[in-house]
Amino acid sequence: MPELPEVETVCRGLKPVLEGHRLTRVQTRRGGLRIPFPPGFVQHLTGRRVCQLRRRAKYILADLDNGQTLVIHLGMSGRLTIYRDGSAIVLDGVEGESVAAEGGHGPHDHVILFTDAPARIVFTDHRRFGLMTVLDTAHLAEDPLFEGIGPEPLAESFTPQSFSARIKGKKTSIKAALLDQRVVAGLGNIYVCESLFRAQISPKRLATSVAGARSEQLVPAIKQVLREAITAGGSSLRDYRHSDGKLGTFQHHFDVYGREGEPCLRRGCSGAVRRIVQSGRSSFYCPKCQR
DNA sequence: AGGGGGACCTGTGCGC
DNA sequence: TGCGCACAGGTCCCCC
Repeated sequence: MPELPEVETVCRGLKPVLEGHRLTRVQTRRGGLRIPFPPGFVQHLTGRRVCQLRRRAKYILADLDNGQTLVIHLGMSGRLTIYRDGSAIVLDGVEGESVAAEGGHGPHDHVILFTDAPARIVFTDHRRFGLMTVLDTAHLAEDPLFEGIGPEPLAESFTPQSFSARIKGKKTSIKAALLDQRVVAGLGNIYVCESLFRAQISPKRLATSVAGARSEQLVPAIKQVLREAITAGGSSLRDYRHSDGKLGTFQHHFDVYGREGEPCLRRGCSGAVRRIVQSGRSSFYCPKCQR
């Protein structure tokens, strides 16, 4: 799924049709996604104006004018398609070929938001690991969905010192620690692999051993990787906005993710990228230069 | 308490 | 062509 940079880009892409706009009609095509839609979901949203669109971790938050917030998570396969002015813009951030929602009528088109932009926004998610719900804005932080979620990695307060304090004593691998949303918010499998590569740290290393000196490498690497991906996402958004409604998707390039067996891209390193499985997920790394 | 493993879904690509 | 299996970017629950 979309990790932090993709969710950030989706959020930015949605702003023109959502922020400041009113939801004129809302349709659901099933009872829920990963979790059921709350009672009165459609009624809560209909007629409301979106005051602000923002992101927290991998969640998109649309604050409404009635003190509630529409919460959207794309899961692994969720995407949003904006239909406006006769064209379709797909927002998903997933590598590879992207296919438009079928106008809201496809078997995996689950929710449709009509706004006075005017635009139609279709939520498509064939695996249904995503979610959409409505929560009280003032109590978002205490909701089980957000309670315990860690710091935003791009916040200034996310520093080698604060990160070290959170992983100190952790006997788990640094890979697992970075995937744990309570340790740091928004990272997923790809950007964890990429950040560790950049910091030259093995995904197998014990988290506690990264506290201190190694986090001086890792924390800046995380910020750098995420910022570059957001920049790339932003430019791809611009690109397909200017195209004819044919959809684009982010053209990511990864240094290690998905490159099993290929040469390490670090200058002067003659290693090859290896894939291992850690807690059920693939880790890609160069055993020669990541220690 | 914290971590690993399975469950939740559907689709795709590969080897046989 | 068809079948079965492995795998996919996330999260949550259960059990140790």
